[in-house]
Amino acid sequence: MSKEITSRQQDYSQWYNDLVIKGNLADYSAVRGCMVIKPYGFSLWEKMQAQLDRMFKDTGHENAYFPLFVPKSLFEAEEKNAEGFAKECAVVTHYRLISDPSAKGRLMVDPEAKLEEELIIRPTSEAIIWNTYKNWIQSYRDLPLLINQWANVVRWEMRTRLFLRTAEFLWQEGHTAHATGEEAVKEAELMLDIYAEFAEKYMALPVIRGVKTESERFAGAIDTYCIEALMQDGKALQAGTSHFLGQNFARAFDVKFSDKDNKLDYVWATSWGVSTRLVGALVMAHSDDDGLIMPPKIAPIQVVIVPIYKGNDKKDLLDGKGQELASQLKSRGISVKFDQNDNARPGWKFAEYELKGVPLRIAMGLRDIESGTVEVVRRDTREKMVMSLEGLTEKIITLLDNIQENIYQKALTYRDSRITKADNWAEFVRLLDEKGGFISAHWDGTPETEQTIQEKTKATIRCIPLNNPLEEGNCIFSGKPSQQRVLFARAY
RNA sequence: CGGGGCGUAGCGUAGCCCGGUUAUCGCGCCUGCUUUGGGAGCAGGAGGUCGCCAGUUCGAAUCUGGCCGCCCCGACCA
Repeated sequence: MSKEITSRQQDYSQWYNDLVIKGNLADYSAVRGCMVIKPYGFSLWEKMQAQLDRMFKDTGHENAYFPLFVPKSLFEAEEKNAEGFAKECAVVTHYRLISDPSAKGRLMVDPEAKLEEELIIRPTSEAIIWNTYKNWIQSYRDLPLLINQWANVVRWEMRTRLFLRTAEFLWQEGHTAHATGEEAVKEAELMLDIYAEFAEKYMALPVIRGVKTESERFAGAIDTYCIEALMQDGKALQAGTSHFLGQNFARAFDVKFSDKDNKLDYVWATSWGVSTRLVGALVMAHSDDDGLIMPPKIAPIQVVIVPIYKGNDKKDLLDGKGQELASQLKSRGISVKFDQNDNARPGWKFAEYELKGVPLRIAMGLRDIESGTVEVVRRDTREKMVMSLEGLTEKIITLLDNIQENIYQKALTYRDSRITKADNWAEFVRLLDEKGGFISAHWDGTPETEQTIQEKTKATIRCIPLNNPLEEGNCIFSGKPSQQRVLFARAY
């Protein structure tokens, strides 16, 4: 093993870093807290983007692009939103550099080139977008306005982790305007459903849909909906959010419309987003101590073909056969890599594609050519199968579906085994420490209790699940009456 | 910003306590030959501001002071 991966048991954080770095997803960069997304990692993101974008368009949304910079006066217009993000904003104050007279070859900020108004680098785009929507919306006929943008944002985090939390990250943010509150709530719920469907069907990542408590709510929102996933170390990870913003931003930016009776009212808003954090979620949810495990529907390479030959004369024969198989699979929409690299031995390639999480590997050697077979190996179960070339494409398609399903079921079984009810404080604390995962417990509904629990245990309320069954009980901490259980967990 | 660890070739490292020729080893890289069914072998070769700056010294990777950067854990957060 030339690329040693730290085991999960030994050091979970280091295991994660090893997979991201050695699996060629990303690199550290010269900028603190910012990463370089490498081609293999970026193609993962592109796969996610492509599917999500399709789903957004299928539900009537259009893409647009708004500026990276937000004038401070606009940024501060919606007070709660501004307050919430203020402490993590990067700010542009000058627009020019000049040669430093006291240090040859160095540059300095030109003190003469101070901006009259500072520009905030967007931590999110509500401000600039709602300032624009004001000009786009006059009548109910302009509604609903359903816009999405793919963009980068910057949040100056104290501590960063590859993909999970970086100072700059890529995401999509949807921003919609509606004539009624009910319609806006429906939109927020619809987008949450789309996120959940995407996570489960494509990323093979089971998620819980829920509503955030007041303290975890998006700054400026009335309600924040979320999908919560569980990682292999028992910590929860918020994988996507969707917000019902009420009329808060419409009021702040004076966005009114005339209804059919010519009465003026503020429009109703939503916003929703998922980010490159999903790449981190994918890595942490499925992978093992030998490397990444990619669900076929998101995998940049679904099938790799490795030729095995002795001597250059046989290489041509195998190249031909390999190309033939590759184009067969490609014609059915499977993404295939035929690895003809002559510098690496087959054993090296096997290990490398396992590290990279390619779902299926096909090895093809002289013995196979004689018998009309190939060796097929699944990454998820490591099962080795000798298969006839006849009808192979169909079998590969079925196998990819099986792998997708198996990865999902495995994650689901794990997740479900770690949703545990707790009915007293001692048990609650013990479960958090010994088992992890989601703890389903009663809560008295007050932010004070929520905060005290967090201070004592580092667990937060991840969400109140949608369609949560009502149940009489007593708060796990205060003992006060409660009507429903909520989900607690330690989280990323 | 606190606590811990680290910085020597693209990567991983030895040397540092106790200063002394040309800075160690492995992987990778280049050339050639042999190889190829689980991270190939042999031979030859290239590659270094020892994180940066100052100091001590005849002499510093090694000692002293300052600074910078990264990783892990915590506080903040998607």
